[in-house]
Amino acid sequence: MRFEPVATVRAYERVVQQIEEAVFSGTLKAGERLPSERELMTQFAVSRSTIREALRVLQAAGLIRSKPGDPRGPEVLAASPAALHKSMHRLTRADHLSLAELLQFRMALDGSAHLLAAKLRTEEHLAELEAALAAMHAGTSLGYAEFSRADVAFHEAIARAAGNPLLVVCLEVVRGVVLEQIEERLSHAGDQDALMRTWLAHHGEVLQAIRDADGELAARLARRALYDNYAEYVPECERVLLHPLLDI
Amino acid sequence: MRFEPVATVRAYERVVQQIEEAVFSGTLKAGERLPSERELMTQFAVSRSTIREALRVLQAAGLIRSKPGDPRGPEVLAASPAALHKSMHRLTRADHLSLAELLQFRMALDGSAHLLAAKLRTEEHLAELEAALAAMHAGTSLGYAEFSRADVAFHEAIARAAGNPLLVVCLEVVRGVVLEQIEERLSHAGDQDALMRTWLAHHGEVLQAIRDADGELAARLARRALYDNYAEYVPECERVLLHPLLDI
DNA sequence: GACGGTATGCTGGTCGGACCAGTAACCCAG
DNA sequence: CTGGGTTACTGGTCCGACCAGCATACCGTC
Repeated sequence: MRFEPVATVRAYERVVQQIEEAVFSGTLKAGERLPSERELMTQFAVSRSTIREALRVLQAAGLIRSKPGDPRGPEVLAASPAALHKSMHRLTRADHLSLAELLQFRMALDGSAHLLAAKLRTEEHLAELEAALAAMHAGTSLGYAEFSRADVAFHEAIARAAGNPLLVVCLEVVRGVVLEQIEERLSHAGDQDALMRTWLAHHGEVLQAIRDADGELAARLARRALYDNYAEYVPECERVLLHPLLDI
Repeated sequence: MRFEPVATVRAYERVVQQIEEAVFSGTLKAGERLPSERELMTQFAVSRSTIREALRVLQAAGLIRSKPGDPRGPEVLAASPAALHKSMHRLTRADHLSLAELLQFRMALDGSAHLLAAKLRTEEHLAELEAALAAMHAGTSLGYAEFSRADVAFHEAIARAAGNPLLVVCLEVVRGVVLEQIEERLSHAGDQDALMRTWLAHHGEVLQAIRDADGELAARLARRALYDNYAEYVPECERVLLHPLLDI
């Protein structure tokens, strides 16, 4: 005979569980309101501090949002990958990952994203991609900041065409972290004009491959572009980690 | 001239930010202790309620853990994918992540992991993989639970051979979430014996490919195995999402 | 001197009450 | 019908209190 370990469940945790369950089961839909803290306090028969700690947890998880002074109470939010984004971001920051590992991960994911985008894209996606590319063209004359914004839009359009929200979130996060690591070195890069032209040419090739539904080519182009542009910031001895992703 | 939107930052949020920053920057390492709530309250010059709400948020994010009565104060935790797992789990429950998308993501990641493992593996990794496979062999006669444990060990060994911690974490998380979604249907599956034999054969092939440093083959085998074993749980109309990852 | 139990001072968890700035809805004057 | 002020209640923050639980230092026993 075996005994179960006794788990002391905090009061606020039980409040979290109940509200969470109500949200997931659909009893509480997005946009609806929770009772006020003082009302919840009587319903759960706990103090306001306990209620507030529970609400903080739910808020951190992205399930609710509360605005001071609003007589309608805390709002139930629609499910969004924001919380996923945040925990992913925390993990990448806390893990002290090397740039090589981040790039390796990004090359793997970006390759898959481009492959899927090429195979699954619709006409709407193609139109969106073309619009993003045109915006990048226009952005070249408006300075690097504007160009960079358009570049992000292009990447997001690819991720959307791939159609996988997990892929989108992970790519977005790791992209941000990579940029964080090299941005100071990047701003020192001399010829921003040449940089913009390089990216523009690459995105043009990628778009053509996606239009042709040539997933393998799009994936290879994407991985190669990441390597060509970022490998210089990776210590030489670690670059070998990236090579297996280039040969395929 | 443009004005910035004024963001009212709550007191507890600033506490969270400061502690978070200390953890990420390495000032606070895993295993170390935070000052007690009453001490933090004087350091941050806020009330204990505010401190507690901040600690709740950090705890929900998996950065700290506090045990009642411990005079050493709240403990700083090592980075763990638990929070990532939870937010992904929540998203799947809220129906924003279908099994097809999870599998698609897992096929992409697992393929890359196998590719990297085949290209970067050392002799130690090979030995570890062989040991894991032997454990699976032994596990077949000890029931499905034991076999499953050995199976996980094999997957982890592959991820370790690939050498990318982000890949490891993401695979681990998405693997868990996939199993959650199908476990009730899985336990009803009749012939567990045949299932175990199938996996055993597949892992043998994969190991051979990795030994031969044939990354493309290992990746293809991994993606194919995932599809063969899990696609039946995906609604037919969504299976097309997985096909582009099989053709490469 | 080595050991086991106890006392102590702290911890986190919970409670209740209080005040403030802010919001949304309502109502009334125009 | 509109606009502006009133009002009731919201969430954010603070304070003080009590409890059970943990580590440690202390102390008496052997």
